[in-house]
Amino acid sequence: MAVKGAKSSISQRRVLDAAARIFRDSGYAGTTMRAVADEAGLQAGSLYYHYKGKDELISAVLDSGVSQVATLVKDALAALPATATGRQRIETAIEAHIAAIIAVGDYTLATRRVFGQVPQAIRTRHMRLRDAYGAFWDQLFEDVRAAGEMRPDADLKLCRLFVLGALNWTAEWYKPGAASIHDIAGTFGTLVLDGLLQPAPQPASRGRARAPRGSDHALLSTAAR
Amino acid sequence: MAVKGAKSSISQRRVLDAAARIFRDSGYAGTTMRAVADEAGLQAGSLYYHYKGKDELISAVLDSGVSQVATLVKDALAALPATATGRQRIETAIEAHIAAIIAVGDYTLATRRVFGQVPQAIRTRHMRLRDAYGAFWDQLFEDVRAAGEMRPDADLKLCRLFVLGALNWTAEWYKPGAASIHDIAGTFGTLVLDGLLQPAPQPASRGRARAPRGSDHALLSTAAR
DNA sequence: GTCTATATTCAGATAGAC
DNA sequence: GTCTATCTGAATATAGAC
Repeated sequence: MAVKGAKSSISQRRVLDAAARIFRDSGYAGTTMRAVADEAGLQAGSLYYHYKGKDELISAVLDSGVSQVATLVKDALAALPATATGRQRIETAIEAHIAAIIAVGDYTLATRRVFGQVPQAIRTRHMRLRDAYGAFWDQLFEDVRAAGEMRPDADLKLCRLFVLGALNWTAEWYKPGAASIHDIAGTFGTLVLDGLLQPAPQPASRGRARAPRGSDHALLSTAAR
Repeated sequence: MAVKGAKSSISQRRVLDAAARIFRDSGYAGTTMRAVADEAGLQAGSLYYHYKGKDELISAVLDSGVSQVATLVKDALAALPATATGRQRIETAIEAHIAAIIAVGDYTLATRRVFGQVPQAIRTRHMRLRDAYGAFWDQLFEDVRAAGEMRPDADLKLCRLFVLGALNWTAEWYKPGAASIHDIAGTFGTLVLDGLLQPAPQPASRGRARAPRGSDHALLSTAAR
């Protein structure tokens, strides 16, 4: 498994961080033990004291990435007051997820890029972790719908895939200098919750237009916290 | 460049299709000329008659993928009547994009997975194509906003990144047996255009609620937080 | 724990026969 | 156009010194 418990634990972590960066840049096959060792300030042979080989290394990177993100997002939601609205819960989850994947960007980008290339056995085992995190979002959406805040006709499974796909993509283009995580989350939250179009009545295009109505929507502030 | 014009052109294409599949499954470094040759029904050495080497091969896969998608989406939009609403145009673009990336799935998945790993020079050159396609979507969004159909406050650049990120992700999980492309596009279109939440007034979560445009009601809940 | 070897395997690319 | 054969470099992983 990913965690070995014993061993030095600090060298262990240094090697894992280095591996995440190299896997991110070079992919699975492109990552050499030499490059990881260099990045960690070691010689190639020394890695084998900490990890049995390349496969155990990538496995640890994969699992560590999701676990960290899942923990950060769940903690953020748990910190909300019990009275939080569905809107607030989803907004919080969106911002926490973006913040998390950027905080552990080396791991999430590495995962994204190598996932299709790692050996089946590793991928299958890792998928359990990912699916559990997806189920967490499914539950969040279903709770909000059960509370009556959500359009009742949406296919929530598809919506979750859509939202997480978009959120994960942020790690690819986010640059510290540009839009802040808070602003990005605000824009995405409004898009996901309220949509792009004017809520004012529009001519319906074909069947699926919802009944328009002149309601007002909350405008997510883009002001700094 | 990717296109050589001369040569056999049919073998050329067979090799390119094979390369897309292998790059998709094995990543950049993990793809061997031998594997591509196998997939194409050739011997390794024979590939070098069609492409100068691995780099020219990945370059061709990259460019061919975006080009095909861009063409399909632009054609779909061009086929709309001039009277089409912004909603219809965005819905059409969404469905066409999803259909396109699935139709050329080997290429788009390969691109997604190897992009971070190809040599800088190739990546930089290829980015011009991708950026041009992104600009096409930016223009679409801006046109719809200029027509007054869109919420005026959205950051359209961010929204475009969000939407394309989510759409591209569909190629990763789409399975022919499950939801149809049309249904997926319908769900995504509604999510992007109308949002997940009930259009009825909801308590604002943070920031201030937007001033109501219409004058037909005054139920403006105070910004709770 | 980390080092310096080194064995073994396999990659990209070329040369020249057919 | 496609083949076989081969050069050359580099990767994983191991062994054993420190």
